[in-house]
Amino acid sequence: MHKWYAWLAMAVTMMDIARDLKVSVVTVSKALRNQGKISAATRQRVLRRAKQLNYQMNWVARSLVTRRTYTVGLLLPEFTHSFFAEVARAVAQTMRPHGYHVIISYFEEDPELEASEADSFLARQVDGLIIATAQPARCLGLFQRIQKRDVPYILIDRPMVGLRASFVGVDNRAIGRLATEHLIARGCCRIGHLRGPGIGIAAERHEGYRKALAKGGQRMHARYVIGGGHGDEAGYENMRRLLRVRPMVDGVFCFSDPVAIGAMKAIQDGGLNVPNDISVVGAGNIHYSDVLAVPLTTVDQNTYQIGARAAELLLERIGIKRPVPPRTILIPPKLVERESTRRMP
Amino acid sequence: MHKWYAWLAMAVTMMDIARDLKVSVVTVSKALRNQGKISAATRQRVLRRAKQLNYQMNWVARSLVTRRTYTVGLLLPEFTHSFFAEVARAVAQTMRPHGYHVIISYFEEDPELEASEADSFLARQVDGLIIATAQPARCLGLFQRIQKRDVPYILIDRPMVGLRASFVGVDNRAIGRLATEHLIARGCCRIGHLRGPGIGIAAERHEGYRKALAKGGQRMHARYVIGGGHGDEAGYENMRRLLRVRPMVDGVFCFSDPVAIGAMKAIQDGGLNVPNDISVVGAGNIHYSDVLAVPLTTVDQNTYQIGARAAELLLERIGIKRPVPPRTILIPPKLVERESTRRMP
DNA sequence: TCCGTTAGGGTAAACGTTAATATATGGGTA
DNA sequence: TACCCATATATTAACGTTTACCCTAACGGA
Repeated sequence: MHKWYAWLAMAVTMMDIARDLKVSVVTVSKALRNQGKISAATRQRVLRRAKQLNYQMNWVARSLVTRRTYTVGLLLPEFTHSFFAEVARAVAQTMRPHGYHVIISYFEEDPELEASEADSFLARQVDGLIIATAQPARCLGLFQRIQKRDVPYILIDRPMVGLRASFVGVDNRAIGRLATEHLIARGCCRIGHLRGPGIGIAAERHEGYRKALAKGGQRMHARYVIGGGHGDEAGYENMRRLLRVRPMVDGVFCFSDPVAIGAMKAIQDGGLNVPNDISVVGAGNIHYSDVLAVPLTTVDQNTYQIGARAAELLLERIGIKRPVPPRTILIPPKLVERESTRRMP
Repeated sequence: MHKWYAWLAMAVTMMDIARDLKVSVVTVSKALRNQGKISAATRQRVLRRAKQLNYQMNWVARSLVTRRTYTVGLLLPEFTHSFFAEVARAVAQTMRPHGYHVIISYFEEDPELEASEADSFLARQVDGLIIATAQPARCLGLFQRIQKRDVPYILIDRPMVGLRASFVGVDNRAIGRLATEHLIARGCCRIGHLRGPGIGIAAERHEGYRKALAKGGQRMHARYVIGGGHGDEAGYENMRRLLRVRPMVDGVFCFSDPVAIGAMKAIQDGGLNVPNDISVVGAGNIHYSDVLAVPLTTVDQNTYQIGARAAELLLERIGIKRPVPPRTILIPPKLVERESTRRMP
């Protein structure tokens, strides 16, 4: 029986089709899913009627009984950083062919907000989570809650020590190594480093820088390493400080491209030339790295691959019911030579 | 009775709390929602137990009965364009305080994919939709389907003629006008235009350009207007073509910042100087517009406002049940003067 | 005493789907 | 005819909430 408010835009349900065709709802369900014992004739009738009525599955109802929402949550520190935008693109693109939707939330680097958003995802019964976390070291509460709910999750970009979880990220040591080796190969012998914020990945890039210097037979001078901040303003300020250190550097490895862009501006404002006086290497290969005043030599971190591999790994975990040992995937970075590092001397 | 697989990670439900406290599920539901007739004592007992058991609402079940998912869909042509990333940020940020989540999907400028994703959103019972559509002119099928389902939706950035729907976007004519008037004010008298792809907003910016020229007493030369493409490569190529037109332009209004960046590169590669030989104005004020070789004068389109206003409008529509007349909101753009346009002659 | 009101609960039904099980129907076989 | 099997469809019970309504005890006023 139609409700009195039937004239209101009510979505058509399986019940409507069933009543129409004088069959049961289950028959309709089976026909639409093409599953279970059902005659070809009935199936065709149902399918035709469904198309006529413009029937659309109510996923909320289906999810309630199947306990599958075909939705995964993606939790990011921010949207506008092109790194995360690219990750999001890769995740969505990898998930889509498998019928998954991606809910994205970003938490502005706020651990509290991150936790609350994650809980909210759990309440929405996501099938899995991909997280670039901002939880401080040794704060595993959030992840323990997720594990208790048995929702598979993958960490990306920022690993979490002491946590048995799968991780996908760049090989940050390799970034530091590649950049520094390149500067050495180009003949730099006083190589500085703008090491960015005090987070794990910065430490790893710094370690790569240190190892590469040692392997190249160069000493590391603490005064050549300046840290703090990760925007272009921070890069500008820190480079100005670095320029005052004597003997002056002839090469800088910057934590990120924005930092490098700020640094190049500082060098030019200081009346010096990139790359003739100082070579600059960034990291990230963000868009427009190649349309700058001096196109920036940088280390590409294969951003798309990070998102894609994380998504694949998550899909795999969702498929399996039993817990499987966590995996760590390090995406190898790649040097992109442009014009901010000088030619062979 | 617990199921045999109770040891498996089963989320705790209201039923669990109710059995624990020897009350009915409804009482628990009322307590948690703080609604309906219930004593303060019972409420406290329920709340405490819920916290102890780490209860989390099953939104799928709730949505099924309330017909509200507190989820809105955001349908974008692409992710990585910083304009859309910023819109997404604004939408999410505006929605969050109201308890809404945002599902983002992008369709790579493919109308078919757009339609299929929109249908998928409807199946997931989103409470509303925000769409930057790529449907060709006069293809209203998708929107009619949405309207039949009575799901409120807002168009952003790209209007759709012949559709009674709310729209939020920049005032594109004002962009063209602002940019061109600025070039005129700076003494340019042969102003070209790289007009970008053949879509509506490009036509509007072009119209603003045309009107401003007329108002400034300058003739428009068709040969000074070159179109096609919207990336930096397209900007580079089109600017090369424009440079061959005699008498040579002394100012260019570019459809977008990427196009302008490409154009500046082409000008410099041609041995000319920005802004002394040719002034360049972009549109969009994307990140890094100010760290380029020559910081780019551009027209800021108030991206955040577009997302925020669209979200506010959608929230308003979701609140109302009866249909309300559609509204069009044009966000006024703002000129950002940097160094790619020459000083007063 | 009687009646009406109210506070604090409870019960049953719904939401739209799927999973598990049951009921016809028809054909072959003994 | 009785029996068994296969096939196609129907029935029932979940899934975890909310909503609408019912029940009971206590209280207050006439």
